[in-house]
Parts: sequence; C-alpha cells; structure tokens
Amino acid sequence: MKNNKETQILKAAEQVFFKKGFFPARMEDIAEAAGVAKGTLYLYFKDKTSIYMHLMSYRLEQAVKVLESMQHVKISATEKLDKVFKSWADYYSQNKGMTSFVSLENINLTTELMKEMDTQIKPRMIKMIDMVTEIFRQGMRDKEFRKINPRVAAIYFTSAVRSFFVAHFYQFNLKDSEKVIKSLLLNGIKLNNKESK
Amino acid sequence: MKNNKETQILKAAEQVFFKKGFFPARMEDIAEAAGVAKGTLYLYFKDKTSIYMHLMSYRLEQAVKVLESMQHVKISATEKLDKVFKSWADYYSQNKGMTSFVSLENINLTTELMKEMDTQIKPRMIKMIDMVTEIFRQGMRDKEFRKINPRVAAIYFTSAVRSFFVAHFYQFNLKDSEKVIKSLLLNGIKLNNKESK
Amino acid sequence: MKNNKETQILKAAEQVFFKKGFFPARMEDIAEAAGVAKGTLYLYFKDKTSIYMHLMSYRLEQAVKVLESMQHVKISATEKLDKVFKSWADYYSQNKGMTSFVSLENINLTTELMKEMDTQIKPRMIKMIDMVTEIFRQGMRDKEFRKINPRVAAIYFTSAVRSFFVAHFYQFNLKDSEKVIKSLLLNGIKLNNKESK
Amino acid sequence: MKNNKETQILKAAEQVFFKKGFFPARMEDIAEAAGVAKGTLYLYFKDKTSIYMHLMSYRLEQAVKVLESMQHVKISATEKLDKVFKSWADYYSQNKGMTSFVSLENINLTTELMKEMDTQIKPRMIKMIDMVTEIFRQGMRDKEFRKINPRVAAIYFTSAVRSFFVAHFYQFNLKDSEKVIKSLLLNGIKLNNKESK
DNA sequence: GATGAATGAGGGTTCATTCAT
DNA sequence: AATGAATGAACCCTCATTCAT
Repeated sequence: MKNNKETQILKAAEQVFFKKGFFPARMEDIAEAAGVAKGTLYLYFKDKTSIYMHLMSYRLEQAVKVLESMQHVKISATEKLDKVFKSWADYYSQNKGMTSFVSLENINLTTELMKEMDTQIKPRMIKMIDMVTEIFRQGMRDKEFRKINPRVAAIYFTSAVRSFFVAHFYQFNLKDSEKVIKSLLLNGIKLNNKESK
Repeated sequence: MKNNKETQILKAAEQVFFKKGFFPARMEDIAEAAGVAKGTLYLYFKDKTSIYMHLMSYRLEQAVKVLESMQHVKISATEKLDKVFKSWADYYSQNKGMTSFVSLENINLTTELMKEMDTQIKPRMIKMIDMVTEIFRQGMRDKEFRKINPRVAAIYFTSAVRSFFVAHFYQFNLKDSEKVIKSLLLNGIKLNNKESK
Repeated sequence: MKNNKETQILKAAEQVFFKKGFFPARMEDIAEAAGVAKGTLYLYFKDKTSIYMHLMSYRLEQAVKVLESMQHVKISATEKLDKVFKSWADYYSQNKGMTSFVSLENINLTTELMKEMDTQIKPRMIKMIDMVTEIFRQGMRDKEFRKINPRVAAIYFTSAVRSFFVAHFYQFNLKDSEKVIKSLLLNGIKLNNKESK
Repeated sequence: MKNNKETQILKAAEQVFFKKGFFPARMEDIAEAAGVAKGTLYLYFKDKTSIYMHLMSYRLEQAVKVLESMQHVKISATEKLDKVFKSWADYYSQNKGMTSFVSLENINLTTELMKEMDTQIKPRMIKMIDMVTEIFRQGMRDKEFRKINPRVAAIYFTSAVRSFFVAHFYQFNLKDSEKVIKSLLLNGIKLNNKESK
C-alpha cells in the first residue's frame, strides 16, 4: 500500500467486500466508499478481481509478518501459537459479522478468479501455513507438542481460529469462546489426568 | 427430493454450485448439467436462490438425520463424534476440489440471500450444531470429555472437520490427515502423559 | 361460436383480455379462466392473436347484427341511433372498468397484429361504420338530421358512445351520463331555442 | 425535459411507443431510435414504465398549459373550445397513424402500470378534464351552452376530438372532418331551425 | 380430443469497464 | 490525475408454443 489513494481504495474495498462478498460488491460501491470516482479505481487497479487479490495479498502479508516477527524469538511454541491466535482473532473481531478473506470463505469464486488465486494468493497462503507449520515443528522439537504431521496441525490451527467467526455468526453469546477454543486446540476434548497435574 | 426431475435438477445444481460458486453459476449451466432446458428449472424452483436454498436444506437435513440416528444409540460420545466426522468427511471427499455448503463458505453471499438464509437455513444449522452439542454434553456427563462450553466445542468440531477440505485445497497429499485431525480434536496438540497410559 | 369448447374459451379470453389487456394476458390465464389446459387453446385457435381477433370479429359481428336488424325497420333514424347507443352502452356497462375492444383501445398493438387487423378486423369495422353511416343518411333523407358528412358523423357517434367508458374510468359518479351524452349527440352543446319549442 | 440526453431519449421513446405501443416497444428500439446504448436509458430512467409515464406526464402538462393559458382570457367558451380542439387535433395530426396517449388508448396496460397511472397520470388527467369542465361552466354561465352536466360534457369533448384520430385510422379522406366534428359538438346531429337563424 | 411438462427465444436490467473531457 | 457518462455483454426470468402421453 505505497500510494495514498491506493490505500484509500483498498481500505474501502475491504469494507465493501467484507460486507457484501465479492460478487455483490459493485465497483460503484467501492468507489463511493473510497470517495473517488469509478474510473479512478482503474487507474490503480486492473479490475475488480485485482483489487480483491491485492487485499488478500495484503492481509496475508500482514499475517506472514506477524509470523516472521516471531520466528527467532525465544519463546515457547505454545506462546507463539497464542500470539498468532490472538492476532488473527483480533482481526476477526474487528470485522465482526463479515466474511473473512483469510479463512477462504470465498475460495472457489470462479475459475477465472482461481487462476489468479493460484498464482498470487496460494503461494502466500502456503507460506503462511508453512510458518505456522514451523511453530508446530518447534513445539515438537521442544517436546512441547505431540509428534504429528505438523502441516495438518497448521491447517487445523487455522480452522480452529476460524471457529471464532462461526460462533459469532450464530450469535451465540460466547464471551469465553476464545479461551475454550485455545484449550481445545491444546488439550483436545478428551478428559484425562493431564489437567489434574 | 420427491420428484424425479426435481432431484435431477438439484443434483446438477449441486455440481455446478460446487464447482463455480453461487454467483458465477449460470442457470444455463445448471440446465445443461441437468439435461433440461432453462425454462424447466423454473417449473420446479422459483429462482436461482431457491435452488441453492433447497440444496443447503437438503444437505443439512441429511446431516441432521445422521445425527438423529445416533441420538439414542448406546455408544460413547467419542464413537459418535467419530461417526459424524466420518460421514462429513466422506461428503467432502466426494466433492473434492469443491466448496462445501455446510461449512459456510458462502456465508455472506448477499443481503438478499441472507434473508432467506436466516429464515430457512440458519435454523437448520443451529439444529445441527445443537445435536452435535448434545454429543459433547453426553461426553461430559459420561466423564469422557472435559467440562467446557459444549456449544463452542460443537462449533469447534465443525471447523475441525473443515480442515479436511482446506488440506485438500492446498493439495497437500495428506492421506493420514483424517487420523491426525481426529487425534488433535480429541487430545489437542499438547504433549503430556495421557497417551502414555 | 359454433363449438361449445370454443365458446367457452372465447368467453374466458374476453374476460381476461378485458381485465389485463392483450399483452399482459397470459395464455395460462385464459386457460385457467376457461377451465381447460393450456394446450387445449391451441386445438381451437392458432395462437394468442387469433383468439383476440376472433373475439373482436365476434363482437363486431354482433354489433353488425344489431345494425342489420334495424336496417329495414320503419323507425326514425333518431330512434335507431338510440337503440344502437343503448346496445353498445350495455356492452360497456357489462364490462365496467374494462377496456373496450370495439372502440379501438388497443389499436396499434404491434405491427404483426396490425396485419391481421387490416385483413380481418378492419373490414368488419368499416362495415359497422358503414351501417351507422347509413342511419345518418336516412336521418338526413328524412330531414331529421342536418346535412353533414355522414361518415364523419358515424365515427363521431362511436366516439360519443365511448365517453361512457371514459367517464367510468374516472369514476365520476355520473348516473345520468347516458342521457347527457345522447342529448349532446343530438343537440350539441350550444344553447339555442330549439329545445324551447 | 430538462436535460438534453433525457429529451433525446423521450423523443425517441415517444416515436417508438406511438408506433408500436407500450409492450411491443423494446428498450433496444428506444435506445436505437435515441442513438444511445441500451444501458444509457437506465441512467436517465428507472425502467421502461418510467419512460412511458414521463411521456404521458409531459404531454398532459402541455395540454394543461394550453388550458391554463386560456383560463383568464376574455374570449367566449366556444372560442376556447375551438382553440383547445385545434391544439389537440394538431397533436394528433403530427402523429398521424399513431396511437394517442392522451386519449387513453393504452388505458389498462396492466395492473402494475395502472398503479403508477393512478398516482402519476390520473391526477393530471383529471386536472385536464377539470379545466375543460371549467370552460363548459363558463359557457353555461354566459348562456352560450345548454345547462348539462359540465363534467360529462368535458369527457364528451375529449372523445369528440378523438374522432379525428379514429377517422384517420380508417383512412377516410376527410379533409373537412374537423369542421364537421366541431359542428356536431356544438349543434348536434338533429336538424332544427337553429341554424336558419 | 385433452393435457401440462418441457422448451427456448426474447427482453428487461445490471454493472464492469472504457474514454472523452 | 480524475471524472462519470456511456457502453454493451451477460444473465435471469417469462411465457407462447409444442408434443409425448
């Protein structure tokens, strides 16, 4: 988000895409929200899809940055997961009632979109997942986590965070859902004597 | 899915909606896939949205049926979860590379759709979640599961199942992902001595 | 209206065309009103336009019959006009709030329709007007009417009758409009001593 | 008809609606006639009905203006009628072979249209008729016209003017029809000694 | 003859994109 | 650079007509 106007448009677009979803969002809506004319959008972005892709890229980059910042920090994997969880949950909270990009809601938008996804977005998503995977690897190395496929664990983690959003959608008043979800992630649902220790 | 032609259309529509998503799916695509003319669709369904809603309703009903069939069965909550997990995972597998309805991918399609969602789909989704919640309650009663908010657990569960789909999307060749995910669900990621027992 | 079913359809069609007008009237509406299936309409009539044309023809024939029945009757032209007026006004009254065919409401329906109008309807309309013209001629011969172009008078007459319908449309509560209109037709609007005689 | 493009569209639409009638007129026809693209029509008008209503409103306003301009002029009611007659007949003449809006040809287009008619057009039509009614009242006050229901007379007048159009439709070559119709309107058809005066 | 399910051409409308100003 | 009027492809849906039963 170098340019000022570009940022302005992306911010507006994010709101509009969040609220309406990709297809129902009209370029005019975005222009209005950004306080520019429709034509201006095309000075900064090739087309509607491009705006969407830029947004996803941007959000993924932010997520990656958070992960990168932790890469060489000397804290436990559990603490790292906790921080990532918090950072993503915050993002969900800020956009309550809106669809998340990051969690793939709009994954199969259409073949045309998928092409761009494949080249632009997916590599970044994979990078993000890789970095989460790395946290799990660290946790396993440090005997903090159980030995399981760390990639599956990473994906599982992203889905777990997503529970937040879903819970909100059902308007369940779940103040403690964050705590519960993290607990489930770490300890699972099964009762045993682990917590009695 | 009483009527034959109706079923035919719904099946075709499911394929098309899965592959393309709601908006990019053209009525003509559905008609072609169903081997009928465009106009025929309107003999059986009011409009595009109606087809989509019928599909979601149908799939949710199926899910609920699976849950209902287990309601009074004398098996442990863990076994129940296992069965539900399997049944949903199968559904994902059958529709590889496609977006799942059940897991809310298309949640905020548009305001218009949301209205129908709210009245037609959401109550069924909540019912489905309630039934999963019941399984968690059973597990807690039976000292099988830990005491946590069972609703959050239920939502968490649906998200966990969803990991399957996401894993597939990244084309990670994760044959054992089902096992891993179930293990994470039950035992969490944390290492402790519970499994050493 | 030889055939029974044919009559049944035409009667239903008249109602529907009256209420909705030619284009908004759907074949299904007519079929429903006639208590037959859609396909049945096509056993008796070539197409929608054909039904409409048959109706107009039928109504015009009726009008012509009324006129023919008076042709050689030994009553004054004024009395003849009165009878025609009454017969047409009755028709309007029976179809209150509906559009009249006879008075050309739907005259320029479309080029396609116009072709059939030209060959099927117009000749009958002209015949009808001719017969009214003949009444005016009689009236002039008999020194009952003033000497003016009798064809224009005939057309003027049809428009005058039409006033009924228009008055109804505006929902003016004009119980005496028939008397007034006939008086205007015979005596005009101008005040003079003719009525004082 | 403020805006230039708006005027351009309305003029084109008037031609098309006149020639084809409301339903057969395609938006594409209007766009072509106006020399704009189909989409452009929707920049200036909500929909097809709206264009039609604007046209009728416009024409009625013009008619009302003519009537208003005469309201306080010191000329006889007969002369006023004559002027109105002339102005309306001119309009008919300019649109030879076309259906007039003003005289209600398309009165019962459809229920949907009727709703807009009722709120937008009918009040103006009634105003127009009221103003003609006023002319008749003047004529009666001034002992120029006979004492009859002036509203019925007003409606009768509009129908009388319409005779013009009908006459043209039958392609009767009636050069003097204007004179004849006006004479019939004033003096009626009956022969008496009034003209011998 | 009668049906009504099926058809598919046709038209109104939307909206991403362009381009003259 | 910025605008927003104009474009026209695309798509949902209707409904006259057909035809197998």
